[in-house]
Amino acid sequence: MPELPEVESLRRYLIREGIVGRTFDQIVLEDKPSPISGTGAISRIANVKGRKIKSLERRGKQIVAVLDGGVMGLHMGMTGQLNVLGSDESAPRFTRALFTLTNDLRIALVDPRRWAKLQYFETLNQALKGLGPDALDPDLTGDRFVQSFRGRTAQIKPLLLNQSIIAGVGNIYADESLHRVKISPDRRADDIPTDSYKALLLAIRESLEHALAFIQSNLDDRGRPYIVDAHDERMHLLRKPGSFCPRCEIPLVTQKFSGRTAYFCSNCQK
DNA sequence: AGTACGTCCTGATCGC
DNA sequence: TGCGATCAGGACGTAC
Repeated sequence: MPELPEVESLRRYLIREGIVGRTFDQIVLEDKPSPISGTGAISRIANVKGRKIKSLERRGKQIVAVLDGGVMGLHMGMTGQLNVLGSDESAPRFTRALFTLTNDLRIALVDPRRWAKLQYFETLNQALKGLGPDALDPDLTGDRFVQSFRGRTAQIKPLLLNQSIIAGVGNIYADESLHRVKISPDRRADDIPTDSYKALLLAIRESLEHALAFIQSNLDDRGRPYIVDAHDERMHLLRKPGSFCPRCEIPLVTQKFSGRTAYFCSNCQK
């Protein structure tokens, strides 16, 4: 489900639960290929056993647990969630993997759709391979952002979802940001001026920071991040059929870009 | 290389 | 109430 704000909230939740400094005692996987994929993946994930978590980091939607020897990558896909279980709590429905850490701290990877991924890597670089700069990384300057779209003929919407260009932006916040800066999702990337790109980067960050602050102030009674849904009223753009542009008050239109639905205003977004 | 599209998987929701 | 069609916030492989 998650985009950057949800993943960052998940990372902070795990840190609050005290997973850093603990060791993986056991990992029980559901007997289906997911959430492990690829040849030899099961034997590789077994490498995390006995390893201590030195830190828990994130780039874009990818969580990385840096171990004392290797790195575990966690990606929640579209429906993945991690839940720390109470001492007599049994694993919930759709649990695909169950970790036991030092002192019997148990964490369930719950993922109805089985698109979450667990992977073991030798190095941090391998774990982050193919990911561009994190959307909130200050090293991603406006100029660098502009540069990454130079010579691109594709439409801006699918490019914003490309994690090798900017990591952490998903369908919701892409639409939200484009609306904020009045750029149409079908605009060709090489048709957008430099200044608009700089405004777009700011808008992306505002959307993400706003969402992160909202999630952090709405944790559930067990301290877990609230699962945001697409119709959440804190979004400017209400992603549902029949909703209206908050500026023009005319109905939003939808358009699919390689299978992903964009909501936008055909009047103010050019 | 860059772009466009199909596919992975399963639950929830909507219309008949 | 039941059932099929459609949709879902992600990412990757493939073909051009």
